[in-house]
Amino acid sequence: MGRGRVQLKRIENKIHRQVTFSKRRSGLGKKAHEMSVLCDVEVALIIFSPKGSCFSMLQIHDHNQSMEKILEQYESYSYAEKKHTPTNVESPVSLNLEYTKLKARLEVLQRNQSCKFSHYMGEDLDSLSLKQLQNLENQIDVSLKQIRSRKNQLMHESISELQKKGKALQAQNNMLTKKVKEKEKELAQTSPLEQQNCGMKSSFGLHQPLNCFNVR
Amino acid sequence: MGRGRVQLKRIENKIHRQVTFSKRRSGLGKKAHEMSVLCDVEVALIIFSPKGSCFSMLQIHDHNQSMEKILEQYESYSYAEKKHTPTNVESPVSLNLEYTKLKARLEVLQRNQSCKFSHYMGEDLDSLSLKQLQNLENQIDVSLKQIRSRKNQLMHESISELQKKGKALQAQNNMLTKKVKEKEKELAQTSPLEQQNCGMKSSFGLHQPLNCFNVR
DNA sequence: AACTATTTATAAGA
DNA sequence: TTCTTATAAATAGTT
Repeated sequence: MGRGRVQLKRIENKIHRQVTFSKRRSGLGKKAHEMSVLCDVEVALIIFSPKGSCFSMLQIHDHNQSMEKILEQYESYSYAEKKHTPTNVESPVSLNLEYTKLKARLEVLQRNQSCKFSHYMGEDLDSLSLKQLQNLENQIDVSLKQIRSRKNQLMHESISELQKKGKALQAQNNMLTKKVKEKEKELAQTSPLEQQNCGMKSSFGLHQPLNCFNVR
Repeated sequence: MGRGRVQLKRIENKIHRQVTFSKRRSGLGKKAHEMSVLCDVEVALIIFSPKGSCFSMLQIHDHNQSMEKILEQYESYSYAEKKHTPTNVESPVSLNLEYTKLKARLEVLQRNQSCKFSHYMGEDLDSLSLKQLQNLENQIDVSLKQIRSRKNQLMHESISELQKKGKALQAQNNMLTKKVKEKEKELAQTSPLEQQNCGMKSSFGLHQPLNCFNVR
């Protein structure tokens, strides 16, 4: 649909690809929305770039089923995918977390329902229509996912940071142990008159720390 | 697109609605697939009927990213934590051994879950009563919570374990440093004839490690 | 962002 | 359901 016929293959030109993405994304969203209205079904459309750098999610719904249910179902399906791919599908889906971009993207998507949570929290929910409630629920659900994702990321970062530090400390420990042994040797090589004294001190000092290395 | 102009409202005639659904569903799927190929993105399309009795899922992906990787990303996104707010998390992140273990564990948990799900999914949801569906939903919800909780627990354990180890190593480092200094002192106190020699060696050996403590 | 020549999707009918 | 076809809609290439 356009001036030229389209080849079903990756558009190599990046700019061109992004333009097409933008256009088709909106088109797809529109169609999904139309279908949800016309056919009274729920449609969730999730789009993300290969690297996960960009994330886009569109949720359309027009009846009383909760969006949360859709997402839950989606999640369980995704897990089911892991074992056996369903008939019409070649491969599973990926979701990604680059928090900042994700957030920005969502911000844009949700700008229609630009009311803030905090606003709703204080307000009485009685005044909201079913559709408004649905949107609110959806919005909160997305935010919750973002929060979880962010937390997850931070915890993973914590763990590797700690592991890195632990390794560094261990390396230092080894170095220091060598150093102590060296000193001990040096002392042993000093005048025989003082050798005994030195040896006692050093062995007393050395053996205890060595045992401690088993803490790992 | 068709002979008549379409009104964006629910099609009341059931037959008509189903026909339209069928047509549009395939159209939407085609477009989603096209976009995934042309723009090198991943697209997931999920469609549910109002009651959730009938579902349709389409997943398209067309890059070289490995399935495992994609699922990992998906998991890390959707199965992130539950309780903590993100702002409270202080620590940075990443992982290694601990994380691998953790992940393996989660894998097991998720596999079980996956089996459960696919079992249910394979079933004909149409045949379930409202009450049965409610039970199923609750069951899945509980499972999900358990998974999240378990994952959370494992990560927290990892972090505190690593912190403990780090502290122990640091303590040892301090002790060893003291030990080195002590040795140095001892050497300084040996016979004047050998003092010079010892002193040179010791200072050469000591200063480098001390600087290493700044690794933190 | 807009425009428009074309292609594509699809509503209605068979 | 599937096909056919007139037409509406989407969009590729261009400005």
